[in-house]
Amino acid sequence: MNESRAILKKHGLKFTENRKVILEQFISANYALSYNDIENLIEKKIDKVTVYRTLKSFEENGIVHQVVDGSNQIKYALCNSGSCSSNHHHDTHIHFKCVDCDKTYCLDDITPPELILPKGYSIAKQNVFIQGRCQNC
Amino acid sequence: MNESRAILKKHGLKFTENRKVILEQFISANYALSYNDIENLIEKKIDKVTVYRTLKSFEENGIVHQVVDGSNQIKYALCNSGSCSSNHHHDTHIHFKCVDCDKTYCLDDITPPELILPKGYSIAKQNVFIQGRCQNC
DNA sequence: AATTCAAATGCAACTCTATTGCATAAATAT
DNA sequence: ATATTTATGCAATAGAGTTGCATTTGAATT
Repeated sequence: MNESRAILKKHGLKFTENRKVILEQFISANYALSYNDIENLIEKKIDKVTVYRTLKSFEENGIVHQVVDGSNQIKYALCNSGSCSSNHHHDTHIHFKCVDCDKTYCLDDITPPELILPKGYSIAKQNVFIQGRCQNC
Repeated sequence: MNESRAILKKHGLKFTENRKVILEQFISANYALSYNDIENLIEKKIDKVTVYRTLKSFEENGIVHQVVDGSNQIKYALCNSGSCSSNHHHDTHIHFKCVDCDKTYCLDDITPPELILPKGYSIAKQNVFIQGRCQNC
């Protein structure tokens, strides 16, 4: 077992206590986490810089992807296993931010329909950002 | 004439030199502007605080709406005439960010298709955020 | 045109998020 | 057990945006 150890190994990152603690938050949360979310969720005190660097290295190694939800903090969500690798993120997501609880969910099960853009525009990535009310609210 | 004066009047804001200068940037640009964009575009030196407060009051009065494009700055784009009013923005937009020139366009002409979400989720606003290459790049 | 008064502006100081440099500590390979 | 690379923590800093407050300005009224 030890899911976090397996994920870190798979993505070529050293297993450390800090990374374990932070990664476990992503595994147990089903919504996107910011630095502040993580700081509030964990018991152990990890230095701010370490948390930020850990998040960045998780992103660079395809463990998490950035979630843009209009808050003034960077949020990250776990990547679907297989869909992301180092420096190449599968980048078509539907992100849903609940106007009540403020949590942002990455809805990986549904795919946005293709859009027809005005002449001259070409699409590389498409993200849908929805605001509404979630299951729990 | 004097489009900016008319817009300000229509939305119940006093006409001032600063607001005129800032609003004219939005009228002539066809892409979303951040505080920094505005500072670089204008000749006149306007205090930082004033620019930020102006942007906020433009937003509150339905002149511009926020554009979330993953940059670490808040950007705003002109609202379509008629579609937004004080404290109520027409909030379904397609925002297109060019990976070359980094400009973000609000594509008002096209409407995103309705999405079917998992059970329990209800939609209030839907924004589609696309990255690709724009007409000019 | 002068007066009035609320609203807008500018300055200084500050908050909050995130980053950089550097010395120390810890994880894997030998 | 040792070496080497990588991760961590502390201090300082950068950048975006905000708050408080005194002053100025716009426009409504006389």
